[in-house]
Amino acid sequence: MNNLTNYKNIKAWPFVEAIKIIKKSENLNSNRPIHFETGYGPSGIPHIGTFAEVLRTNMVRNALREIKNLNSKLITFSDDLDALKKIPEDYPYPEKLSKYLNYPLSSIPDFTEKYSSYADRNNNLLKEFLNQFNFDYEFISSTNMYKSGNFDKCLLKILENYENIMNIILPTLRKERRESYSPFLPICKKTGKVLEVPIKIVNKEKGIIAYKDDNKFIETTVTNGNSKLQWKVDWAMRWSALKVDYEMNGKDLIPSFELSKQIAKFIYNKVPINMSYELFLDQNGEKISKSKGNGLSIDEWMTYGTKESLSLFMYQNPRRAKRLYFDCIPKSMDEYKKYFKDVKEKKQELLESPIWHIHEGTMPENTYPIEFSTLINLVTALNTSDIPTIKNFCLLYIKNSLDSIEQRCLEEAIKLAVKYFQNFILPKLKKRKPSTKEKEIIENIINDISNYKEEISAEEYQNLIYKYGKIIHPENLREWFISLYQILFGSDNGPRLGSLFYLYKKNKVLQMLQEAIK
RNA sequence: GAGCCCGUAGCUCAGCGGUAGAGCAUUCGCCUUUUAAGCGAGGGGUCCUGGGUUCGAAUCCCAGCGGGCUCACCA
Repeated sequence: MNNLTNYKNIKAWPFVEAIKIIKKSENLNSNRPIHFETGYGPSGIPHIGTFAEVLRTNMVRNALREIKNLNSKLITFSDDLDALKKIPEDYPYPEKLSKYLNYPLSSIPDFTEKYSSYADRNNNLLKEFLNQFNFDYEFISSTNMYKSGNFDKCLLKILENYENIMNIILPTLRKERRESYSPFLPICKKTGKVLEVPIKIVNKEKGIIAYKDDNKFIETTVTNGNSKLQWKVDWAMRWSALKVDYEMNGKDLIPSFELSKQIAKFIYNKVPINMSYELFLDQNGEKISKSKGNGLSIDEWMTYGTKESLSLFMYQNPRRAKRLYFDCIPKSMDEYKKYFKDVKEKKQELLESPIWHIHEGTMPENTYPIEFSTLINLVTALNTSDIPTIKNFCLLYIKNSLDSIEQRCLEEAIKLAVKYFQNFILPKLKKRKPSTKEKEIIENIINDISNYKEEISAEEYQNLIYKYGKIIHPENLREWFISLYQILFGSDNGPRLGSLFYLYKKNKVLQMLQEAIK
């Protein structure tokens, strides 16, 4: 208990959430681990929002472990018995998929032929993303739970409370929908489709429901995977069946959560502690969605940024609607480095830094030695994707020697910066043609360099450039440098040319200059 | 209709009881080479408005005004 008061002053939200759990669990007086749940609908490639939810839930788990060494378990629950409602645009075979509308995701084949089913493919993509971050989680498939009978006890409890549940749900629906609504969706024995049909007969003793098909009543059990629940009821049932203590959700699910809460009272009264987070917006402030293709995917972030930078972004202000687009990446990369530095130089306690949450409470030994935005500027200035050249230029700049971790991080950061440069900066750069006077001067430089038999030093290159600069712009050398940068790189500034030429070596320099005057 | 979030420098945002901040933009100064991958200095604010709590409010509470999103099919 003493420990708890120590952490109460920490404002970081994972600690606040963890304290909520501790307060509630003290009344529970049970020895089982605390159960965290995150939900996932495998109807397409995993959304960055799903990923954010797991990441953030894990941050609460870590905080909980720190405050009071409580065991916990993270359940990643996949709704893979849900029916396919829309054809996702990111799937390579949409026309093949379109024949499987209303089939459970787990009974649709995977046409990429890599996985046992369409759901299995999406589930595995999610797991891959999660594994990249070394999460400790237990993956649970809805299909498995229903079919193995693990949900049966709770399903019968739902059936017992059929009318109570209808009374909660019906007022929230429109008139047309009220006619057809049922908490149970039978799975058709003939076709295997998930049916949205009105339930005509409810037999609580036998655990059976019946619907009408061609004027005949079709009976089916609610157990053994013969039917599944509508999702709000499903959610409530799952809380009880899996003993969920904590679950996050996006703000779009707040009304659903409230409804599920009421339903849960009829089963075992198990309602998780809940935190709702704001949705991500795109650059223009609109909600990101897969169908629009706006915002960022996990893969896209990982193309230009480290996982630490992604974690940091997800950590910051989950209750605020944030814009998620490419510019966020360099910003987050630099912020990460700054937080790292503050802890390393003891300007900030690790426990009070986002670094604690990103790295599960431990301080990594080191990180990239140069700000990412600086690196992007450098790559832009050098106008190259050649990693050794960039790295060598970095080493000219850094005075202290780098340890092996810094070396590795630097190389990783350079690769990311190169990608960023290639995709966002390079297309906007426009090299200009030299004037006749400039062309003449550059030809002279080429001549001079060609006349050297051996490689020359950075200083000699620089002298050469100055020598001709004084001829073409005697009163303002700056103009000369700007012109050179514009002609060679398409920007107004750049690296010290002497050093760059030295790194490029004679042949490559000549090639670059000849290219420029073509 | 209900719920959630946001109003802080020109722009994007951080700060969330104790002197108003960052990045970009802007203005000025600095390249015959020892870091232009720029560097240095400055300007710029009714912290949306009005009340309240407090010794003290951008920060907490209440009311209002703007802007945005979400839900009310499905998940």
